Amino acid sequence: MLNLTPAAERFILHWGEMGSRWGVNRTVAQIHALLYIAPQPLDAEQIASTLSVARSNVSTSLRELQAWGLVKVVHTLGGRRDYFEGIRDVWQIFRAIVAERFQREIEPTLGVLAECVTDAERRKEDDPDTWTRLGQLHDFFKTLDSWRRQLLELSPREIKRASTIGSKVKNLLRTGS
Amino acid sequence: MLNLTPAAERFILHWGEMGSRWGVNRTVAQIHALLYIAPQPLDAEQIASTLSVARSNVSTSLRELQAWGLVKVVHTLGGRRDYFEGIRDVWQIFRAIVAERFQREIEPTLGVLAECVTDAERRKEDDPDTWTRLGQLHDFFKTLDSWRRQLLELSPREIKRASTIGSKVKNLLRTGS
DNA sequence: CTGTAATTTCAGTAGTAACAGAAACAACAG
DNA sequence: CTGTTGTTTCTGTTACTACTGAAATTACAG
Repeated sequence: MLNLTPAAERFILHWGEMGSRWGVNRTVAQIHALLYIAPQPLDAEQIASTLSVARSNVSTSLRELQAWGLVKVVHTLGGRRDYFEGIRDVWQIFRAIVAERFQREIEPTLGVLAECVTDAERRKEDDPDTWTRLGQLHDFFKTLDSWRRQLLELSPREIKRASTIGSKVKNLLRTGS
Repeated sequence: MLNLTPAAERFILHWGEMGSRWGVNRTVAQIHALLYIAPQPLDAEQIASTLSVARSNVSTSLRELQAWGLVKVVHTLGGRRDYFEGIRDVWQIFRAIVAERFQREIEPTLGVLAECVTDAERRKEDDPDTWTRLGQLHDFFKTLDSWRRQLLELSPREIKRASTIGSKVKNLLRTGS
């Protein structure tokens, strides 16, 4: 069991809280927070005791974090214990989360909307509104998706640059093309 | 009780499903979906019977949707019943959601991180990592917040334009300034 | 003031997701 | 092959959030 500085503890608790508001399991988020600030990779047992959660809970949470690409396993030479290391680059974390959530949720939504639109079009004579509205929403999601694609295609270097431009974005939007 | 087209029903169910994955109450999301596609404003009773949920549940959900700025009340002349109308402009919906979630969640997070960073700095001699990492995360959230501010400052007209530029954004990021 | 239509609040219930602990499983050293 | 170390799976329990139905409240017409 590691003992956390007050700041670390506060951050971990808040991160867990945030997670649940965004549909992420609290423990998963807490483990992510812990591994993000941890000076070196931790094993499952350390994580469990530090956060006071069951070993088994840590195991499943770590699997999920690995699926999200937020945590990776490292080994010591000759040792068979798994150590877990959090991704440290905040932009990479951001990209990983955006990529996963889009794939898991936005993509299916695009599919459903596309089908609904086709379906609504067939009977648009007696219900023109549904068709129109679903179409607008579908277009919106397509735009969102194209933004996502552009964002994820950027290299880490470009992303870092982008994060410093800031107000230029607005200008671009104002001038149009 | 209105009867929904298959497309409408499917959309409402999916929207509710999506809501819960993003930390939004399923019923709230379903009502939002229903009011978004409804041809005209509906009263609470119609909503309750159409979605098969308790009248009281509809009442609290509608309050929440009004708080999010996604639904507004309309009245008929001389009638005392409340009718509810969903915002129809998808970009306005998007803006409303972004604005609310930032205010409710990102702003508090910024506050917590700022405090954690100050706190961690005081003991950075014995724990330099925590301080560094929290600082990077704080910077990230500040960037995110500046992006949000720029987005929300755009007029609806500008937003519509922005949604059509698409690939230009990438170019901008590539060229830097 | 009384009755009626409409909405909201509240307290108990139900349904769901997270969790702990035990048991099963895997990998490997000796 | 056996014991040890480590990880995962599974089942019952707990805690929490959403939800219902009833009671209270509000607004107003007559």
